[in-house]
Amino acid sequence: MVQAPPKKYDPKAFEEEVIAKWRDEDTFRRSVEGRRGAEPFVFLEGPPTANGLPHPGHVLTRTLKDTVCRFRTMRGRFVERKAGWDCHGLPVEIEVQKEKGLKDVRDIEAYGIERFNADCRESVFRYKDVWERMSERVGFWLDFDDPYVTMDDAYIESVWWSLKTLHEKGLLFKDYKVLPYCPQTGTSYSSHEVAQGYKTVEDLSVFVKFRLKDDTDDAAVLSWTTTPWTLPGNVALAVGKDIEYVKVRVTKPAEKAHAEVGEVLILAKALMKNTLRHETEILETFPGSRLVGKAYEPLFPGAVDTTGSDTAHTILEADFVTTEDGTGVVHTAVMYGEDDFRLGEQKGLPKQHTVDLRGCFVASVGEPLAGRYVKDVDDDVAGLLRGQGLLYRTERYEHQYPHCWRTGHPLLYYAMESWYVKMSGLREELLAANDSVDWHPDHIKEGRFGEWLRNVKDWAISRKRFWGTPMPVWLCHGKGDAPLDGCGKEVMVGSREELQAFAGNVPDDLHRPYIDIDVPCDDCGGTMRREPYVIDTWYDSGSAHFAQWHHPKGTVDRADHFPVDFIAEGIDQTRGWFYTLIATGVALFDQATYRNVMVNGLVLAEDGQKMSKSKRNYTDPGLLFETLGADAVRWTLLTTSAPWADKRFFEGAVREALSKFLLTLWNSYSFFSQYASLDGWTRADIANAPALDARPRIDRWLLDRTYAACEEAADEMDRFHLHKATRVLESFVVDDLSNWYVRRVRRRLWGEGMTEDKAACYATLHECLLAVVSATAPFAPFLTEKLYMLIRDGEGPDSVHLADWPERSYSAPEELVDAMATVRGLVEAGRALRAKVDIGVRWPLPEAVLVPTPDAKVGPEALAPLLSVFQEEMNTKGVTTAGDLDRFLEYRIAPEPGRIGPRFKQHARQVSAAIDSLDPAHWGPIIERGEKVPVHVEGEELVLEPADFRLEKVEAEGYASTKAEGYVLVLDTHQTPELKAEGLARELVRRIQDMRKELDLHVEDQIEVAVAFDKDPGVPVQDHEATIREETRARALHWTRHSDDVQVEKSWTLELAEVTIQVLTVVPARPEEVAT
RNA sequence: GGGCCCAUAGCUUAGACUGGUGGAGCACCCGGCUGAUAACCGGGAGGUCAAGAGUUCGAAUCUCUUUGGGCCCA
Repeated sequence: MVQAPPKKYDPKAFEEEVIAKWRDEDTFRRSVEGRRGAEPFVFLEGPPTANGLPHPGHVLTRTLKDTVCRFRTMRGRFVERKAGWDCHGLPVEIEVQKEKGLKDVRDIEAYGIERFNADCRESVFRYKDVWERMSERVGFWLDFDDPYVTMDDAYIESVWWSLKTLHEKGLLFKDYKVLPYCPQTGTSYSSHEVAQGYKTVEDLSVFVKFRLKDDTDDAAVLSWTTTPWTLPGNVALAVGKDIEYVKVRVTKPAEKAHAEVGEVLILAKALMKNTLRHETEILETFPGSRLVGKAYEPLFPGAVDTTGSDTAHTILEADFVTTEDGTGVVHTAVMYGEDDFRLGEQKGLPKQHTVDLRGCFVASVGEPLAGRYVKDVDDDVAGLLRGQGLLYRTERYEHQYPHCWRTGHPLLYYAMESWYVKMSGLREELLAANDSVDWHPDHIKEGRFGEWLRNVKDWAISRKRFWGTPMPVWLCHGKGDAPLDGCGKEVMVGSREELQAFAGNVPDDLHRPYIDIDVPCDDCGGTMRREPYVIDTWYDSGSAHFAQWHHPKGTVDRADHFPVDFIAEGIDQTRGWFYTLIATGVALFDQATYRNVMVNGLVLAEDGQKMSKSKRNYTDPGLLFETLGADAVRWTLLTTSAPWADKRFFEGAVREALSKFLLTLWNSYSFFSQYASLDGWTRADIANAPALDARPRIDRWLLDRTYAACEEAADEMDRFHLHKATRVLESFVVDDLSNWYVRRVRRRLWGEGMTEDKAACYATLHECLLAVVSATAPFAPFLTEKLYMLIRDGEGPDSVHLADWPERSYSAPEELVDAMATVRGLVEAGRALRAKVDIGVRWPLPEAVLVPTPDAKVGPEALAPLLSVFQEEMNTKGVTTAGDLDRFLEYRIAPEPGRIGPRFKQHARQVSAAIDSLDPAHWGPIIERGEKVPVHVEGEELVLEPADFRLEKVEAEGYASTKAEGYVLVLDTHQTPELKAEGLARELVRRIQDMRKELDLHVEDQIEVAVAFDKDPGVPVQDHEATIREETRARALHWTRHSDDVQVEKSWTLELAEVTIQVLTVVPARPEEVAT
């Protein structure tokens, strides 16, 4: 037998019950394994770091991933869901540094790498339990028993394999690169760390004179920089070859800048106004190409050793020079700027640091700067140059500058040695790969992501840090300290075996410091040392698609899981994980790593701002799980807006999702089970029900609508339009199932004993509920599981998540579906019409008439079989369709003053009066036909034209009409005493029912009732006594007021009289239940 | 500073690609219906469709500019 659900919807209770059931019955594993052998749908989990707590945004990501995976599983795909943990990286190190009070790299080294990494390892899984519990609570099915863990040896080995493969392909190389670097922490930062630290600051910018050698005018070139500390490192000046430059002579002294009258300066013509503070005369105008090759005097002679460079301290041509700011001459310090460095590479400038790793000038810079921290000396540099007559002027300059997100100190762009993956050489391949990806939303493909790929740069993957996958490269250092001292031998290790063969030893832990093994060099007898880097943790997670399977050594074939069908993460991953996955996929396997990527929006607080703990502007989803349930939270997140749109999330929205959709579904089932169990109906009885196409029209309609909704939802899901899928299901459940079908069929189920009709209804409802519960399962997995357990009645799989997506068993004829839609539209219009004429639906009317217009999509013949439905909803004694409207209309004739006045002048009043006295019923059709009308005024006959009249057709007295669905709907509103009596009887029934409900009586309990009017209502209401008694299960109905034995008494003012109703004796049908 | 996205009723949103009198839900007011419902139905009130300009017979929709917000990058 189908079972009734608990009376009260208690999400916390049943969701926890469902979680326990899944755990006990191993449902998740079975749902995956049940599809083994079927076409895989490969999902890849983006690994979180468990050293921080999950935030509300993770609830969204987890919901989206889970919903898609459950859906695909129900559609027959094999969907493995391996959990993953991202373990390495700076955030972990920083966390430990904070705890242990370690300020910088030197502190860590003093503390001991071994201890430090042990602390990191310990910290990584600090909140693993919280993550697992949160995932379980939100219903995210993920295999936490067998996760991939980026710090495991197997994972590291796979990453090593990939690095070696890149190396063999010539894609891995070592070079200098200018990186944002924090001298306090001794760390260079990845771009997203830098992005966190931008601040608007005011720096001292300087305009500097570079004196040309061998110039006839003794001219100096003006250059501009916002970082005076880079000036000692200056090795060249850059100009644009097509930019116009001028040579000017100072003609008057000025106070705001330093130059003598007669002094000659060179700068871009376009920037004279911005730069010069003196009055000058232009001596010469020429293109930048004329300056190229000229040598100038170094500002800090000896700071940089220029031996072996022809180009040092000369003017060079560069394409990045603009005339937007500065002087059009760019000061070039090779080691402290990206453009500078590239130019240095191209033109053979010396690559030497003038600043050490602590951020202090090196000795060669000379006194008084040597040894000082570069950010402290802006004014000193300016002063020094001024003393030598090399400073034109200074300026306070406000700009955005990156700062260390930890210490708040300004970062230095600083050239460091680093290992790179040559992504710039794979640009075309990356773009081709991106072409094969379906982005949701699609604008990211060509927009943000495409843009990124078109400008792809080499990927610096080495970090001079401690807790990370060690770089598996050993270089010969010979007898010295640096690779330069060695013989050039380089060994790249791609597995434990290779390490064993090379080093004769594999440490138990592949991390630092154990991996930092020195190995004798076979070639020169020197020492081979491991490159002291760990790799970018983004490379770790970007390797998940193969490293999670321990490729190439693992037992699972990577190729079976490639490319990945589906990933979903926040938009902040565009240049993070989304990129690194594609980068490794293309570099290693020459293919995009994933086919579909769903980019989810941010979860915002109710005020539209970011959720912020300090602002306390949001309710923790965890609390809502307890009160409103995880399903309600999920449904809210899924249905509010597209997955990729930002979502305002607040309790009210969750409450609405619950009451509107989840409770409606729950109550629809509750209704069904209540009657089905009363009748002892079981699922086996479906066999006894009429065949599908022999069932009542409304049943067939519902079945069709059910499957149409499921199909539409599946289509939307296939397109990753999760929000549209949920809206389809919601409107089906609320509008079609609950508010139309269930409401309509109630009466069919009230009678005693089993009938054909009931059998059809139960079978229909059962099938429909089973289908809609199944289709809702991916979105609201708990409620649907609970309902499924009740509805399955011992048949089918033991979990809705082991079931298949519902498949259509029946299609109704199109005419039926259209006709039902038309009837519903007409009913709505009819109800509005009744409201307009102020006659409640309980009061029956004699007739409703439907007059089709040419707009009617569904003709009267097709509508005919459903007119009984319409009649019941309208509460009329009959429904007819008529060919024309004339029956319900009458003519109204009035004079047309605009014609009568001018034409009859002083007689107009009399003429008008004569017109008013015409019988509209007689003359109306005549005027309409365009015939003339004779009237008598003061004994004279006048002949009036149709234009002299205002002719209107209005609803006849007692009729009301409206238009809908291509019909004119007319209600005959003539209420006879008999009809009024019936209406009054219904009013009484409704009131008595209300009182029964208040008394919390069981449906089958019997009562006695007394009804007393304050005056005679004047209609034969007592004729309906039998009906009233039957409807209200009253074994007796008294028409007088009682004074004894009154359970409850209430009075109402009704249309015809005031009434007092008393419920007297109550006879419980099931005595034991009344006590509650 | 650059790129991408967004702005519609008090709130959440549909409509925009393909121009033709802006729809819904929540909340509010009035009325109705109801022995499954925390519901539902009808009506009302509530809109400079962020602002300005342009294209067009006609713009929430297409174009440009501005303002505000978000994200990413520098």
